[in-house]
Amino acid sequence: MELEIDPLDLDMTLGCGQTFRWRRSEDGSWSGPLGKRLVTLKSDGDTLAISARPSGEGVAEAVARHLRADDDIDRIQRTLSKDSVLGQGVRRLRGLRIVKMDEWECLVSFALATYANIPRISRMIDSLATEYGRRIAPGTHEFPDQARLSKASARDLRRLGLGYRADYVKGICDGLDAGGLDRMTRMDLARLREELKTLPGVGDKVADCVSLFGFGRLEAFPIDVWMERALKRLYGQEGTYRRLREFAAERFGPFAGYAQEYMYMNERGLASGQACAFSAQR
DNA sequence: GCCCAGGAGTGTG
DNA sequence: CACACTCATGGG
Repeated sequence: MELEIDPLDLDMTLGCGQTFRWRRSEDGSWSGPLGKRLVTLKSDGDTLAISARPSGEGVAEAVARHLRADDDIDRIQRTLSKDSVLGQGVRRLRGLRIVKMDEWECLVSFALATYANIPRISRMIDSLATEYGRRIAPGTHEFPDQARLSKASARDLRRLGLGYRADYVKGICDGLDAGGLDRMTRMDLARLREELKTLPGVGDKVADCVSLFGFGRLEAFPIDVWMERALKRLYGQEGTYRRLREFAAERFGPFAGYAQEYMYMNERGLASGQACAFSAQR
């Protein structure tokens, strides 16, 4: 089956550390678990070819939701390109889309992401899925829901190589009551962040990642070590998390999340083309 | 061996 | 508030 999502660059969108379970094949297609299916995506011009195992209803809709097909990228780019630093540099990243993950999977994934690199985060999540998630296709397991993951003790989780993050995952399973995440979907960003931060392993940065990639709050602006570098290099901004977040909110407004992802890609040099598309403010 | 990684928690000034 | 220290572990 096919879907029209334009613009879309799968390499940028699925390979940049927003989400951790998609894998790229030699032919440029991407495969990963989405819901209870193993989905494979391949871009062909302006259309996206989709296959799924097992096949079934609603796959295209799930893909469209995951890739935020309804985001008006041109409008977002026009808005952000008014920024004197981002300017026309954002065009090169036009195909990068913010992903919409399942809230639970996103929460646990980014609690695991503390002080680890992306390949290792992927491995930890795969280990969790293999050990506690339902098998949905050969070699692929669903991300375990809260009930299934709650069966794991902190020691079990440490044996999977999670390190001290094992206590975070255990604490989240124990500390999040049923319906907790559902209630959070109706909160404004400030309250959502505070609510998420009551959970172990969730501080400022993880709360912002979960708000952005899990709850779809495009105004959230996660700041990791790469973003600290970018903000200092491009805008001369440094200081506490709070100070930097307030700077970003003021400067980028409702699409701060996209601005963040553009700057993150740019800082890491993960986009094709020249290393730096943005010009530092002087 | 050394340095770093999509940081958080805790204690101290 | 802001800072300093600790927390495990794999990869370059």
